[in-house]
Amino acid sequence: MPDLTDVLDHVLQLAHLVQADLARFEREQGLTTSRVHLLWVLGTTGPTTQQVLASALDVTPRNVTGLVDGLVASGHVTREPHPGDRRATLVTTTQLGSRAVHDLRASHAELAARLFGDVPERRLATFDQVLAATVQRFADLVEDDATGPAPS
Amino acid sequence: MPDLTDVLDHVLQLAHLVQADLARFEREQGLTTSRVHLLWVLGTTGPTTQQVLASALDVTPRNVTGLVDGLVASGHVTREPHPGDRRATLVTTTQLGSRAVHDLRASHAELAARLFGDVPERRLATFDQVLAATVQRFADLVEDDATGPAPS
DNA sequence: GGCATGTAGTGAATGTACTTCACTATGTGG
DNA sequence: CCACATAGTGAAGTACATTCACTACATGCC
Repeated sequence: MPDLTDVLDHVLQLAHLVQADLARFEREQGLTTSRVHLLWVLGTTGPTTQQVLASALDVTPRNVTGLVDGLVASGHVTREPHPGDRRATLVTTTQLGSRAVHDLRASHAELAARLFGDVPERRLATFDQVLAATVQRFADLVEDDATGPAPS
Repeated sequence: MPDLTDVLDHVLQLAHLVQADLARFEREQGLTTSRVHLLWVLGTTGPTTQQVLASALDVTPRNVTGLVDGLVASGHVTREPHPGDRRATLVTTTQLGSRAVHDLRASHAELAARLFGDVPERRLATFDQVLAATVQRFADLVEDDATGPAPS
């Protein structure tokens, strides 16, 4: 019977290591965590307004302006006019940006394979089920806290 | 047979949620992630020089100076003279700092209980074993990369 | 003792991420 | 047409983190 706190610590340790691996990728590409995050979202959604990006990244729109500035300077994205709304700009990946996203996906998949490739299938299935259930339970907890944290 | 990338994504999702919970704690205590991290280390090691803290946090000594400045200002730690080395200072938790560490530990344990308390013991054991083995494997990978990344 | 060399900590300058507040330009519903 | 909301940015400020230069102290060696 493993100590519950230890289990949580192991999750955090693993996350820390994965994050370190991501940092390695960032240095190689001359990017930063936040910019990679933005690029990643952009890669899954396609051209997007900065407002939508701000929601997706859970930061202020003002911050997105700065991140996009950096990515424009490094040649990973461009600001295109939004057809039908002259206030908005569509942040769009360049070829360089798309390749970075592609490489990131590949790096991510390779890491997953190196980490979990040798785990027996039944054990891995249990592992993922517990993990997914925990994420779900956590999301519910957050929901409850947001809805009624102190029902006196 | 779960997709390996999805498993890794679930790990990251959970880590993100846990981190969000930590952020809640920080706001309550008027602290920040980096300062909490330093306090946490200090809580497990006892009074420590800034050099040692820099190693433990994996940041530059100069950065530790700034973090300690902030924690001194907020009354969580003090700088005490090092007996036997007048260059060094022993960063020491105040009562306020110790209580913050204690609260953090409690919050951490409570979160672990809320997340994993209902998971059947056998499944949780498998979960933790896979987790621990993965962390171990990852550490070995990093070690290999550091030792000889390109054995031509 | 005296001197070379290394170590502990900090000042100065810089870069990134992030925030709030104020402002402009544009869209939209009465 | 006007009130109001929305998209983006300038200005100013905080926190984290870095490098480089510097001071104070420790230590080994002759």
